[in-house]
Amino acid sequence: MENILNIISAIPLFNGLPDDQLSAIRQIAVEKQYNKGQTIFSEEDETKGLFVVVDGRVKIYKVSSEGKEQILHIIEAGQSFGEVTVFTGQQMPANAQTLAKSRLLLFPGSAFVGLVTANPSLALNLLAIMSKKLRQFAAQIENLSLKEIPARLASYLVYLAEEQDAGDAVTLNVSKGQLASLLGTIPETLSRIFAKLSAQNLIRVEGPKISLLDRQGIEDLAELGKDID
Amino acid sequence: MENILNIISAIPLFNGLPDDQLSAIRQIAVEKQYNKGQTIFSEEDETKGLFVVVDGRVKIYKVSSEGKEQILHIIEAGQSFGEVTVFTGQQMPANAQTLAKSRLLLFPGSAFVGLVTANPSLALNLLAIMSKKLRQFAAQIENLSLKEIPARLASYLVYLAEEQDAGDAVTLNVSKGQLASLLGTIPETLSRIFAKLSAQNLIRVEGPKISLLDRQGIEDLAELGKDID
DNA sequence: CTTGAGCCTTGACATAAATCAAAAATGGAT
DNA sequence: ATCCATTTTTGATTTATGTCAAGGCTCAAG
Repeated sequence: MENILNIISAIPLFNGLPDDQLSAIRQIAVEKQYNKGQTIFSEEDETKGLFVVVDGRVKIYKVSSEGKEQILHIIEAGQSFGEVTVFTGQQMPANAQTLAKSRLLLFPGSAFVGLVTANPSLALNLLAIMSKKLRQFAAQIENLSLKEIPARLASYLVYLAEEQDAGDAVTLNVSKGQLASLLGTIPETLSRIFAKLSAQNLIRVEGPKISLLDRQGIEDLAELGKDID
Repeated sequence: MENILNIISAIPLFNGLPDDQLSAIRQIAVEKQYNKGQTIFSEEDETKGLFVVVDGRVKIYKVSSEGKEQILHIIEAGQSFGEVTVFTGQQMPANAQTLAKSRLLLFPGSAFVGLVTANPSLALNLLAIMSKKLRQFAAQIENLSLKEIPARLASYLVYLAEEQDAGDAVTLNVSKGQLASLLGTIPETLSRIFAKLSAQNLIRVEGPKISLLDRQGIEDLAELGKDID
């Protein structure tokens, strides 16, 4: 109980909320545990509510009729997903599955809407979070439609480098197969592109650790969207 | 003055708001006129605020370094755009240009945030609108990544048919070139696919009028994502 | 009408990336 | 350590779609 309240107060979504509101939020939170690879919800499912990842990692994804998967988001600890379903009812717009053993909090839709209505700060936090997701989606659409896969990979590496702030050595936080799905391609193609960029001395790959040997070259590739060969 | 208030009260975003709030909204609204093909803002621009289309039609789009364009949204009368910039500052995430002579209302960012804070209904309306856009983006990512272009076109035709509610005869609301950009392809390819679907007797194309000859076949194509040939 | 600019279509060709297949590497479990 | 399952890599081939080029249409202006 007390534990959960601490967790809640540390979640960005609930930043800056007064204590009584945090308590109210705690009242409606449902704790959930998942092992790695478990499905949290599927596209056809009824609306469930808003989820927050306390621990672990979750992928949000779509699957084609032939079984190819496209990851829309990877949700890290502290982040939320499922906002969309709270405000447009209907069905879940995608599937969610854990990438690791995960602990989640579920805030059921109807109760959550009440909180948002009563609390302008919460509404603004949520609007900011959703705005950020819209930006991310816009960037993903741009990548999928206007850039070739080497450029998408380069973009992702630059993004990871900023995210991890570990100089020019980044560590993939998902398997290469999952990364392929995030970039809108398949493992074989991604593998070839890793090899190609390595041959061009732009990066060095050692398992999940990627060294950005030529930061400028990678950024150029990410921007220009085309390979120079 | 009175005219604008009427317009505002008819905008979905402001649905269900009390009169005094509508007046407050009217106070911060700035009216703007654009001719066809004018740029409203570019990606690099500073945050402007939220726009509502009173009249006309606007495209939101990205451009690659080689000049290829990807349309993210087409905004019709009554709809809004630019929400994202209000809540995450920074720069505009995309470009906006009129597709026809248009009249817009601009609600500058800072003033608008104040209104949202003060008005839970407005916040909920906005959350619902942004949720819908997130759904649309998710669908667009799915289309770009998991479906081939014939399937994307089929999806769009089905969508248009529902939208227009005119049986199996739909009329394109954008030029074919713009449609290509919306579907993530180029005019040549789109043209070939129109020809191919016509040859398969799925549709008949007469300029901007498309007859869906085999509604089931088109829906299958849209769903299965693959062509049967 | 006629003209022309912008749109659309058609053709020949090039290519990025998917597919199919199989080998190699990795990482837990025993 | 050894083994099995999963992930990753490599190779040969196919394919959807982009590119380049040219011709045809449409519609508004003269």
